[in-house]
Amino acid sequence: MPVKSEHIPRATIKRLAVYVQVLENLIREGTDVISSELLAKACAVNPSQIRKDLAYFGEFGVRGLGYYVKELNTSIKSALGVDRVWRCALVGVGNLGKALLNHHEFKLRGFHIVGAFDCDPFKIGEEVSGLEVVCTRRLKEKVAELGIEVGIITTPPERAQRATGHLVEAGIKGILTFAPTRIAVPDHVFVEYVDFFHHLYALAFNLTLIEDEQ
Amino acid sequence: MPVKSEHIPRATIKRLAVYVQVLENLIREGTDVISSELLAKACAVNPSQIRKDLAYFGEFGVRGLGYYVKELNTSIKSALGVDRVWRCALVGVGNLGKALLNHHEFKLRGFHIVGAFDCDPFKIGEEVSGLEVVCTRRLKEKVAELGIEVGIITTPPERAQRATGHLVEAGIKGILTFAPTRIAVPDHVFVEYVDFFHHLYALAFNLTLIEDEQ
DNA sequence: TGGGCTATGTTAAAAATTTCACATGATTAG
DNA sequence: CTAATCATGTGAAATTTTTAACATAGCCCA
Ligand SMILES: NC(=O)c1ccc[n+]([C@@H]2O[C@H](COP(=O)([O-])OP(=O)(O)OC[C@H]3O[C@@H](n4cnc5c(N)ncnc54)[C@H](O)[C@@H]3O)[C@@H](O)[C@H]2O)c1
Ligand SMILES: NC(=O)c1ccc[n+]([C@@H]2O[C@H](COP(=O)([O-])OP(=O)(O)OC[C@H]3O[C@@H](n4cnc5c(N)ncnc54)[C@H](O)[C@@H]3O)[C@@H](O)[C@H]2O)c1
Repeated sequence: MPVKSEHIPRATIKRLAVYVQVLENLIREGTDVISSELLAKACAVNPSQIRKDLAYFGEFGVRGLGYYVKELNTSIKSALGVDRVWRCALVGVGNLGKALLNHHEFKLRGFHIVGAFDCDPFKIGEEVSGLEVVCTRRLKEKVAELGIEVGIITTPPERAQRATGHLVEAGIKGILTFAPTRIAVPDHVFVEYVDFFHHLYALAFNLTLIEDEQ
Repeated sequence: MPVKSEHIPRATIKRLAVYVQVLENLIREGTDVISSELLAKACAVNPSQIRKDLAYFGEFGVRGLGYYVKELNTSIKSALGVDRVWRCALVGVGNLGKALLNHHEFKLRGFHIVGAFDCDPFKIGEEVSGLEVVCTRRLKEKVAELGIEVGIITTPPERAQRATGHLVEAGIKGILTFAPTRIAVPDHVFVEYVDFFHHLYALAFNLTLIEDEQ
């Protein structure tokens, strides 16, 4: 999927992920065609926004009709680069790490966790979801061997920077971290933070606002 | 904490949550005072951005010096409405639900999960992390009894809308959902979506971009 | 105690993003 | 085959958000 335009807003990428989510539900429901207006309603955005977002990548609709759901879904996934398998390493096999290793949806969506790493000698060698837990020291070797491109950090926050160091050292260019702390990386490495307290804080703020109004 | 200005950008709220995260690390490290420049560096934002974000709520700094870390943290948390306890109900006591119920950080951050609900007769009555799992049918009654204001959805996606219905019916005004599907709510209800595939998609897109460039 | 320094708070400019409006082209019904 | 209809794709307008610039006010040292 060639990118038509130069810079694509970060917000557009976030929305494309939402469109995929909704489109896959529509596929399950058996909907063949959808207009930007209806899709927009389902995603809680403006219809023009959808058309503009898609225009960054090409023309996917049929004038006077709308979009073929399956086709559009495939096109967006291709644009996002998720029409392939991404091999991932998980660092920190604790409560959350184990839950993620057992979560089948990763594989379903093309993110294959092919390496599990921990620094706790008691955990090394243990098998979780069919994967042997390996010592973090061997990360670099394994990343090369398994062709890993994405790192997932599930260590405690005070260890997140160290885990990051290992991943960067191993040549990883993309990191998803669940540790509630900012991590420092070189310019060429992308980091995405998952922190649901940010969402809870946003909720609290909105709830406080409407309470104060009354 | 009185809001000085009328509308506050959503992006500002997201950043305030990041500032809190970084400030709490600084407190732990024993830093007393920080400038917007250094805080900005730690949060990977522009210094003006921080000052502008704070200006929506008041004046918290000392000219020529910077911000007292503890004081600023308290002020931001107050502005966000997280200087109090929020009572929460969790709906869907499966793998993820149990992990969250056992995650102590919720209580630490003022979000107390005081009710756990499921519709599976085999789960009802079971005890998880000191909470008895209650039938979803009794949600309304329990929400009133326990003064619950926030709902957390951890059901499978195809059940998320039903769970939403119960929560809205019970008078809940804020929902955090982990189910990878959009849910429909009345205007007065706020929803926050936690979906780390959105983050993985964003990573995949960025990684694909730089690969294509080479 | 006063002057130099420094980083805030704020106003103004710049940039980015969203929304509008409509010409265009495909579909479908007559 | 033609006309009416409809929803896309897009350029321009409006809005929002970010960044820059600077005057102001408090600290610190002489
Ligand atoms: N448990 C949850 O529900 C949950 C939810 C959201 C976020 N989180 C966050 O996820 C992270 C993990 O949480 P958890 O509950 O699984 O903690 P945990 O203590 O159960 O697991 C942490 C694991 O990381 C390993 N580890 C520590 N340092 C390491 C290093 N340098 N290299 C490799 N492995 C290392 C530990 O040995 C341990 O196995 C924390 O930052 C937490 O805040 C957890
Ligand atoms: N497991 C993970 O690591 C993980 C990670 C991210 C997101 N998720 C998402 O979180 C959700 C839950 O995942 P899970 O792995 O815990 O699934 P699960 O099947 O283990 O748990 C779902 C629970 O919801 C209950 N439930 C179903 N319908 C209900 C209803 N109407 N009212 C109340 N309870 C109901 C079920 O009885 C079950 O206990 C899913 O949407 C999943 O996609 C899971």
